[in-house]
Amino acid sequence: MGKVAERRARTIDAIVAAAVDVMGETGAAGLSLGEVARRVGMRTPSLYGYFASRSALCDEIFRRGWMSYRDDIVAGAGLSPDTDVVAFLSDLLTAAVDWANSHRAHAELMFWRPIPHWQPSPEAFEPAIEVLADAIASFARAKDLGLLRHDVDVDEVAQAWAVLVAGVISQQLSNEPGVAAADGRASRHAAALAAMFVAHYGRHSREDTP
Amino acid sequence: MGKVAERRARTIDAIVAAAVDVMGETGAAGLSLGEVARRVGMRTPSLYGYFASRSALCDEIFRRGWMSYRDDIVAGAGLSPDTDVVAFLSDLLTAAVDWANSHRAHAELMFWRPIPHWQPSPEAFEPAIEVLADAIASFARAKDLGLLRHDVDVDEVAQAWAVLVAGVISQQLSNEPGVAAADGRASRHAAALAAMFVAHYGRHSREDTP
DNA sequence: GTCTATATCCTGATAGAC
DNA sequence: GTCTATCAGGATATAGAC
Repeated sequence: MGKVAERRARTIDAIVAAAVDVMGETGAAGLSLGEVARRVGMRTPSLYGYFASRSALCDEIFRRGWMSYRDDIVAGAGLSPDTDVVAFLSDLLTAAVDWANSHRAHAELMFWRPIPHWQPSPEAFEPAIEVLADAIASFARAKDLGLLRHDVDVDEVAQAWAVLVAGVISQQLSNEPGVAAADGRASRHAAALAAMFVAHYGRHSREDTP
Repeated sequence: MGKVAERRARTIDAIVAAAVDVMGETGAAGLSLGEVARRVGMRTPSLYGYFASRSALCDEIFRRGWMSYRDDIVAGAGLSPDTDVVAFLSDLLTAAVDWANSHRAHAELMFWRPIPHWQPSPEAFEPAIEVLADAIASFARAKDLGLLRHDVDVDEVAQAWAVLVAGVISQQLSNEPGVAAADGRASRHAAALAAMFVAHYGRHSREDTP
């Protein structure tokens, strides 16, 4: 990458960072290009040299959000035949809530639809699809390892899991922000949901009569 | 109620209805008082005779949303000792998604936080608290009827249920709207989630060893 | 009780000079 | 590559006439 391209990439990063800050403070719909420009030391029109429109900026934040979520949450998930599935999923859920708390702007765009007349473009959607595919693959591996019922439909399992994630993150974002998920109440909450999930889809379920 | 008060109440209803329409078309954050005034045949300043501010209008929609949700979803729920709990909860979940679909504006305000610098006032919150209390009471009754595990904490059960509701509604609202929940896919979805819920909290759970 | 008029400020976006 | 200048319009809210 040449020097100009590098400098350009840094500027783009700065713009995105400022936009994320504004969204974090006011809610995603409170994004204003004027405020973003002010924070990066530009005038509003200069932003258009880096982003075609306000929507394109939202697209980029959405895209980076899913990439960050994948790297921070999904990637570290290692399964082995003697994984404690309840503890594993409980930790995953807690991590997701913590992530949403510290990436409020991204999370709003990813799990809600807060901006009038904006929806993610197909290109911006790609990392999101990747995350879903990863989740399905993980559940399939868990099934192969004997951690899940032998007769489950992994697509159904992944969808149920997605509902749980969307539910806890939505509740977190719509309640006072910044309240850590790692305190006692939230941890027990996550553990209960994980236990519920495993009661139905886990190997020891009563439907599992070999 | 006197004639003037009646007329006033009708006008308020018309304003709220117009605001709900606008929000439904553009997303809750797209609410504009000018557009509302146009639709009810007023000028913008006249609205201030009925609502102190844009936020007050949001408050009222939020409040009416929870009241409508209570009347449409929670109220009809009759439990008897031989209720099929999975079917019961599956229907409840499907009804909640249908309700959110046909009350998009209310649902966005209730389950998300889409409007910059607005959060529901304590007074607007009252019906929401009522719904939660009703849910807890219902789960307590279900427990007494022997439909749930004898050792469950009803508060935990209600919270887990709230996560499921928030999850399915969030997913519905952030996907293309208007897609009915009653089609085959969504129904199976709801049934799977209800089965999961009952696997853990229902009477026949494996933890339930009298 | 509703209006006109206005205050004040912001928005996203474009054209073209430097 | 960033700026000034500007467009064309929007927003919420208030004051005061009718």
